[in-house]
Amino acid sequence: MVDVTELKQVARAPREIAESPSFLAKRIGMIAKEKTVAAFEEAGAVPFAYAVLAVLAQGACATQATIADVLRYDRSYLVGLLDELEGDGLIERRRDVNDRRRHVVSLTKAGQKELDRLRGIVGEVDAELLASLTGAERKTLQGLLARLAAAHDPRYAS
Amino acid sequence: MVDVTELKQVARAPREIAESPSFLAKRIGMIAKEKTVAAFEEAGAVPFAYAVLAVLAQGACATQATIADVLRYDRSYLVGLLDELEGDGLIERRRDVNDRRRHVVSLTKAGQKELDRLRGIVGEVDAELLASLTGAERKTLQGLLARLAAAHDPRYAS
DNA sequence: TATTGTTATACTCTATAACTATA
DNA sequence: TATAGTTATAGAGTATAACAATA
Repeated sequence: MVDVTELKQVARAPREIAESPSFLAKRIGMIAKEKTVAAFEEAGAVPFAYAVLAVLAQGACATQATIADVLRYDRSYLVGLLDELEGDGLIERRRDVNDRRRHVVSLTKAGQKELDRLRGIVGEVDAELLASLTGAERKTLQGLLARLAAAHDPRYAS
Repeated sequence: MVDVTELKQVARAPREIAESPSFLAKRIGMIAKEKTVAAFEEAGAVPFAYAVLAVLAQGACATQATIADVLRYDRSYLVGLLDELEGDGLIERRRDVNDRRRHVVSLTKAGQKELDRLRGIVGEVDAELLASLTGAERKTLQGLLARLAAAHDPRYAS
């Protein structure tokens, strides 16, 4: 038995904000980020690990500068992330024999295996995020988001 | 005359990231945020000002706690924001006569005028964000985003 | 002189804890 | 004792500046 008058009313966002595409995009993006961080943490991983491993999996050989450019991280910021991944045995850093300033970064076998595992987590997050949509609606949304990303960020050009 | 071989090739995001709805949502959300911040800065304003003023415009009278709940800010974080808005003469804080612990926050005339101005900026950002879509596509996207927001955040329930 | 990776530092945004005045 | 607002502090994430090795 609950006294309804004591149920705290949920505060509502202003309609003009709840209807603005840019505010909605920011909110959905934050929800996606929160879900991603939570899912990776539960799996004993960190989101940036997936991103770095995915970059290494698609490109032949990568220097730290190219990885940083793809992920839009500062090169100095990437150093610590790679240190962590290297410490876990997921990546390797070797000097480029043609240009000894460069490090050639590559996936280890353990890194490839970890990437496969993390892909499963990303799939679960995607499914959970879009759970309230039909299959057709999910395709539509994905297509529209991909077009917007391509329009505003050359890294997402198709 | 440009030597094409010197044009730096744009680094491409891994396909599995560029196709993931959650990663796309995060990216679009960040783009929306960057555009919003830039547009407000150019107009001599800050994004949180619009959000706070919009909350005050829709609700009758608001205490600081309710404003913080709607915007999901910590109450202590909100204090400094309101200080700034009050310093600019956009809002007023008065003691609640029925409960002297509370501040009743309300829009001033200048605040209402500023809100009208900022609404124009939000409209421009929305238009710019969706510029590459048709009118029908914009409506579709807005509807899908609104449904996702409602599904994951009670403040956006319809 | 310019570039790659590195280290150290600073800044922004937000979360936490402790305090006051009221209830 | 509990709550509203406030102050001060701490943390995560990222950006900036300076540096050594190499080109």
